Amino acid sequence: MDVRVTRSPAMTDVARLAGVSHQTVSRVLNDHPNVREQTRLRVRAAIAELGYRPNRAARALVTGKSQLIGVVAQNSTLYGPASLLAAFEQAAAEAGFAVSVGSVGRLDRESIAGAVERHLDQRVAGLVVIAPVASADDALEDMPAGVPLVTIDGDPRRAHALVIVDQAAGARLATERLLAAGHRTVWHVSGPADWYDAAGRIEGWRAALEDAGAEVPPLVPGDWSAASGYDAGQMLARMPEVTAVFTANDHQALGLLRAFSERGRKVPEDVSVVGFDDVPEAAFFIPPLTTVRPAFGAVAHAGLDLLLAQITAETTTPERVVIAPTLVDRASVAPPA
Amino acid sequence: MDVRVTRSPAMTDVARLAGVSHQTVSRVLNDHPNVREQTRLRVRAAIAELGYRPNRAARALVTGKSQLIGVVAQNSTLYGPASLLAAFEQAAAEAGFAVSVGSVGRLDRESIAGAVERHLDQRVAGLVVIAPVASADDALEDMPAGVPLVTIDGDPRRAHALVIVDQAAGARLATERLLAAGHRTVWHVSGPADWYDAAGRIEGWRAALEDAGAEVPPLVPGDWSAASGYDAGQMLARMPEVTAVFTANDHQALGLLRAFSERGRKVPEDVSVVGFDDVPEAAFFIPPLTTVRPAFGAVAHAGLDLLLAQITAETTTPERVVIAPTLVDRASVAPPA
DNA sequence: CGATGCATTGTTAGCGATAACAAGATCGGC
DNA sequence: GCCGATCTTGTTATCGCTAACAATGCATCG
Repeated sequence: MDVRVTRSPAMTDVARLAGVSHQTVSRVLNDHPNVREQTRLRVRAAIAELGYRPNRAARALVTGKSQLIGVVAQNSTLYGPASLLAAFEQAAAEAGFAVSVGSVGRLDRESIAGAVERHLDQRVAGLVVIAPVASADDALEDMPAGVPLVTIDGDPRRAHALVIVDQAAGARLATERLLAAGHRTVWHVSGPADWYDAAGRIEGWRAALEDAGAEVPPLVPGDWSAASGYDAGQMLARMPEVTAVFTANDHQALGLLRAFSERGRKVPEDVSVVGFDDVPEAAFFIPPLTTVRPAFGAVAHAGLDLLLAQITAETTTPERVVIAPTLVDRASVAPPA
Repeated sequence: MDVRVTRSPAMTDVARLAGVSHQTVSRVLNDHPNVREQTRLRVRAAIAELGYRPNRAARALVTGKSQLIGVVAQNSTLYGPASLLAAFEQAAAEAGFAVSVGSVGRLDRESIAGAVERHLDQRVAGLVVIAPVASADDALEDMPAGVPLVTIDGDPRRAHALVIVDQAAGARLATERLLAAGHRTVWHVSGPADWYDAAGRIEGWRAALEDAGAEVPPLVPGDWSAASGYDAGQMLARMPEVTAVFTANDHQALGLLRAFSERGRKVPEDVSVVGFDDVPEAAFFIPPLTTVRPAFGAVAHAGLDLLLAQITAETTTPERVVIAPTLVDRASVAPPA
């Protein structure tokens, strides 16, 4: 029975061809030191000849760990999370890890817990949770210990390893830029109240104002959408005293710009605007938007480094990395009339 | 030695507690018909009591298949691919599959092949490749047979199962909308020439023009970026005869709008613009953008359905699904002056 | 020159599940 | 009441790999 089913070759096939035991093949694959150079080459040749590729499932079964990193994120096309995810995948691939994405519809405790459990089933080597709201963080309370975990944009007060963008510093940058241009005060259209990102930006904005001895105007609440920026703009455009606005993200700024445009308030002549995120299109808003750029790539890399440190070194030292944003000057800021 | 290491319970633990063999537990888990109701309940209770969750790696090892679907996509924050990915994850999760993302930096043959191989290592149950350019498609030529595969946005002429958005129909919609408003002809700022999406939109635009007996103006080439739209706008704004422009995506339209605004060409009074994609912000451009909406959710669902059909039914009938886009009317189109 | 130790390789035993087969229990038909 | 068919359950082998230990060879040292 010469069945010519091209079953993909296993380790024993390689071993037979190379004239060694399967264990030696395993050693070559895992870069064990004690293998004679000549043997190593012979095994490598056999691997190449057969086109052998190790079976991850078998390895995962015996080691209890996979080369898989789970990422839990909200299923959204928000620019921030999407960029983060893309950057993270890239970084993980470079480190030889595959990324399994468990997107959740909402960031409530139950959804997050479910996504986490699904990943645990797969014996992921580590877990990254993008947890920008308190409810997401809560879900991680009763995580089984021993699973490497990094949260991104999580609660700074928790003990996990985490990576955060210094939202307050970014907001301060934006606010101070407007103050420096000569504005008496700066209004703020915020993100959803339960997001840490939004809270941090509010905090930085308020602190910058207070430090400068400027009046703190009432907060204009919004969500992250352009629509909420538009609504805010409809209101702010009616108040002649408003000469400077800092929005919690660029899309809100876009909505705001449109509302101002409709009501004849010229940007930056009548009112200056600063956004947050530096989406690729921000340079093409009317006018080009001055904004704050959080380094998503840096966040992703830092997150991966922290995770890999936990995975390899077994240290669960809850380290944290804070990424400082930078200000990108464009044309939406000018001195008040 | 009562080591209280909370090793996660295995099937034998459940079996012992329920007083049955591990095989019976396996049967309960896999919904085999021949298990007495009473036994089934006892096993279920034991599973619940121990918080048992099956080991995917072990199952994958013995069956040769995992509950993992691999998605190969370009690592990008382009709105289209990102939306597609998000929608797909959602759909897969509902069907009980995890999604492993293999993002590639570039869509060349080598990158794609590498990502595909990495997924094959993991014994994915199926593979979805978002292959909007020819080089990506080429890489799939020498795929090992027997792996369920669906391409999205791939070459319509290939024999794979695939899901495509009818780009030509969308472009036709846009072009005809402009023609119907009374414009003599419509200019087109295209996407990168090697993308099928871009090619399809060009084709639809040209066909609509020819069908209407309108002159076909020279094509203005671009990539997907807002910058390329801006550059195109700088040029088009200088030509008084240009009264209607169809851009290959919304971000290009944004750049175009800014260029027109800078040069004092009013939209839609002087020139009408239609985009493609319906990004969430399109309603807040100045003016709100009339655009074409491809149903990303529908694409993702169709792709998953096709894949699941192949996975379960073993049929490798190369089916194909074509999703028709719709036109979203806003305020960037008006009759010519 | 035999003992000692390290480098190298092989042997054996699982990891936790499913598949294939075997065996006991139950049931209907004559 | 006996026989074969069917339902239910258990036993054993196996997937492809790594861990632990055993065995071999060779150099070093007193």
